Amino acid sequence: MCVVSREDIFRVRMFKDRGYSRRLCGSCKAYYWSRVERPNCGDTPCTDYYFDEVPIRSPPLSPSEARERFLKFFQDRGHEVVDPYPVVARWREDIYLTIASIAVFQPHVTKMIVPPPANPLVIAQPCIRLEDLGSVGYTLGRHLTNFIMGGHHAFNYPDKYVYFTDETVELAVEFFTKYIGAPEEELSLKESWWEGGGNAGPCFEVSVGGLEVATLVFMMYDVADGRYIEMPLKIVDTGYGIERIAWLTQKTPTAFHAVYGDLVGKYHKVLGVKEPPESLLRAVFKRSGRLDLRDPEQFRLLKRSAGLELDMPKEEVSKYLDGAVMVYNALDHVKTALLMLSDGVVPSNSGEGYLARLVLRKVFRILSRLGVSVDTVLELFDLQTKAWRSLYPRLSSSEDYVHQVVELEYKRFQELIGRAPSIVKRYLSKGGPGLSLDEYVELYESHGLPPELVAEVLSKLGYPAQVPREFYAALASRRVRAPIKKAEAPVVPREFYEKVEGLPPTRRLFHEDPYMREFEARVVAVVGDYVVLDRTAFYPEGGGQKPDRGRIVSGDRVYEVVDVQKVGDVVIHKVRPPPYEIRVGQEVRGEVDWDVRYSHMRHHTATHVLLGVLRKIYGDHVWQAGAEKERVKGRLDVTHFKAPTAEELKLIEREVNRVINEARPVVFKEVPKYEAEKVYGFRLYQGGVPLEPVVRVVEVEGVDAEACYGTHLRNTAEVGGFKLINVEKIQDGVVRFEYVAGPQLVEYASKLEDEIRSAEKLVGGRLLEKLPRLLKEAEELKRALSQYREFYKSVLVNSIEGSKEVVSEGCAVSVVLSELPDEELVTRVLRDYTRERPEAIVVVASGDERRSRIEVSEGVEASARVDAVDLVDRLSRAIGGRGGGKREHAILVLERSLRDLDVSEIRRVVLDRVRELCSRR
RNA sequence: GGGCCGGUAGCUCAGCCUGGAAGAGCGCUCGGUUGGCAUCCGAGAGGUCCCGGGUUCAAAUCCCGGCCGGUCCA
Repeated sequence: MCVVSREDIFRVRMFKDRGYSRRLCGSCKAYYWSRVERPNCGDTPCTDYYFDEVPIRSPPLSPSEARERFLKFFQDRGHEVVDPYPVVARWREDIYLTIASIAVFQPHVTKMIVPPPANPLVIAQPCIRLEDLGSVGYTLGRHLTNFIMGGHHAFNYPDKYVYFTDETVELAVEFFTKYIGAPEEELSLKESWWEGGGNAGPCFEVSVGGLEVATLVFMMYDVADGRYIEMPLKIVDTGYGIERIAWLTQKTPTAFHAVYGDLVGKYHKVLGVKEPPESLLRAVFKRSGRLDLRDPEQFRLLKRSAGLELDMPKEEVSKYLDGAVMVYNALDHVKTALLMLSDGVVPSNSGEGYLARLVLRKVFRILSRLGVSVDTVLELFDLQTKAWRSLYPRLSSSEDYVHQVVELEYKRFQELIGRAPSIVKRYLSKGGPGLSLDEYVELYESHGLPPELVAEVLSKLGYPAQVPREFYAALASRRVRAPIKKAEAPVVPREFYEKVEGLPPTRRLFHEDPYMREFEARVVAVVGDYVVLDRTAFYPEGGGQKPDRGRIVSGDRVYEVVDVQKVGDVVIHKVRPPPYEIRVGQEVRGEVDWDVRYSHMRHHTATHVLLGVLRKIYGDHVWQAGAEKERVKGRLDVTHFKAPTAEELKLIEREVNRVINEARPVVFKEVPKYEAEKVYGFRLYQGGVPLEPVVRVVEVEGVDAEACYGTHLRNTAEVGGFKLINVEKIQDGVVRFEYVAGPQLVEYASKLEDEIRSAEKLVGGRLLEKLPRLLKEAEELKRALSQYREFYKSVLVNSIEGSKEVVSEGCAVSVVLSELPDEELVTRVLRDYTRERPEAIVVVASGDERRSRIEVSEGVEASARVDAVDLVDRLSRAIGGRGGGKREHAILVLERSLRDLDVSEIRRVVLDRVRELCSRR
């Protein structure tokens, strides 16, 4: 595991200068550095919290003051302040949420594709981590799902050194001792190892008075297949807990008091929960640092020991603390949900949308236990919006969206709760008394019913109910890690890929002039069916835009271009016939199929306009979730929480066409990545984040701006018109729009016309006139049919009556032949007949030229003596056929014409058997 | 992206395990009863058992594929 001499890394110059020594913690056996001898490493769980007793010179700081101080300290020491990124990590494929400040720079900076925005830099990054969702509250604030990570980062390139371990530790110590004013004797730096996001390195965990306040990571390795490969880039990756710093300076009994201030009191009031006395919180505070929630008993023990200390009855302690934990949860979760929603996450059943729903459901569960209304839920969100608006300005613009979504999600949650009794009942009737452990687990995993709720439902239904102790263990044991990535089928064969990769980048004429239809180029390589040119106007598939078609002409030879793809920066053209005659170095002419390309451009520009319009109408939570631009139509999937109404669709069409009529210019420009982000924000990255130092921004003036590498029109007027042809919700939280533009509108309309005309040909007249008449006619026919059926029923019943032969008391046999091949009718008549006549045994043969069917039906009494299946068996032996059934009803099918059946033989076989069974006693 | 659960009358669901006659309650229509409280009694209408394929003499039921909804997880 250990790849370098760790001690060398950790032995920074300051330790010697200022008299720090390396010591071994007697409790956790880790090495730590401090100026004075200590009983342990100074970090929980080896010690209790005691930072409330440590003298801190700094005045009490709110989180936002702590954030300012942190940024200023590092700014004053040569760090440039960088704006935080969103909490939703849209630029990353491997994580949904921003879990640390370094996540902002992965992978583009850490993989040395893009230089950092500044070096060194400092950032106060809001982060969300949901791993501890279940622990929040109990530890009085050691676990939070949202926090601000203050990070100062230095990126040391092989040819440019900034600073590393020595300076990092000096900065941290100076910050905490001089700036925050903690006594240096109370500082402890524990040696540790950090790993995450594919990188690893040694680190120091810095604590004051038992509270870990910062982690200083020296990122040095890439982790691949469990091996550590030294990175050319050495990164200082620090994480200062801004909330922890606020807590340290305020010394409140819980971090929630330090972070949320007077919101704590307000939440207690709104939720009708009594605040615990400070003495109780202080008693818990001491012990909470050691609390390990993996053992569910620990919180109970903690409550008991706190109660003993204060001489408070344990019921009272429980009441206070259980209530407070709920309030703390609500504070934390509401803020986390708020941050996610205001970043535009749409709750759904997968992806980051699920994480938002997870948080919302967790807080709803608590709130519904406290019996609050939707209005109260919204009030809780509003209180936090007000409190955090200055720190997160986007909270203001997302207020409407948050309201709509929270209300909708709360409604859905209540529907789920409402379904609970009927679902639980279904499981109860499945057999076995009560519910098994597996059934509890299934109720949770398949139906979202937490065990506590199930138990509640059970006891309301009068069943003994207790959540199985092993429930959470059983749940955890089912969690299997699934691979996150799926292997995509390569469009280009691998062997071509390798051959093409090393070639120089292809000059992209389609970017320089999207209207270029013909060009001259030189052949750079021929690989299999693929031709590589030094320059091309053929657009390779990408960004949802389909590849171009056209021709490559070499002398008098013409090759059809059937596919265009890109391999890195190289564009390859698949041609037919195979390019056996084409030689490297040869000059060729390219001709782009303009009809196809121009349609792609119209649909592509229309897509940008549509997205801009949708964001304007619905809000910034509308994000592109997928798109495709073909010749015949365009398709755009976006995130939104409900299917659009008919009126909304009309409005959308009108707005898009308005933008088209305004003939807005469409411009593209190359902008350095960080500058583009500053100017346009993250909405740029609708189609994903390009790993480039410079991004190509396509802007439809006043409507939309996106990083995009497709080909676009000069002007929205060229789109020529826009019509939605299909809109549907394709999954929870995603709506699909399909549309046509330009001449495709005519194609679409004439296709519709053709369909209508064919339909009119079929019905023989105008649809709107003819259809009502046809429907009425069908209705009349149906009525006539049922009258005929009614009539034939009585005919059949008469003939059954007529052929009746009483064998004994409670046994009367009828055997008849029905000429009408209406099996359903026969069955119904038989059923009605035998239901009223318990003694009846009725045999009806029906069918057509190819197949016949003998149906046997019996009344209750008759079936007690004669088994219909037995009769059918005997018949089958006598006349063939196969079949079976139940005691009171059976069927025999013969692959013979009804005409060939000998009714008298059937009658003989049946009567023989019935006589045998019925006259026996 | 994956696992699990579900899709049957307008609604809520039973039937599916173990293949053999499509059901209940509510709602609706009609008739009677009733001052009202989910009044009571009787009659009736209402079905692509999600779709497609397979197995079988026979599929709501078993098997395969798909669609839709729910839910948990990544």
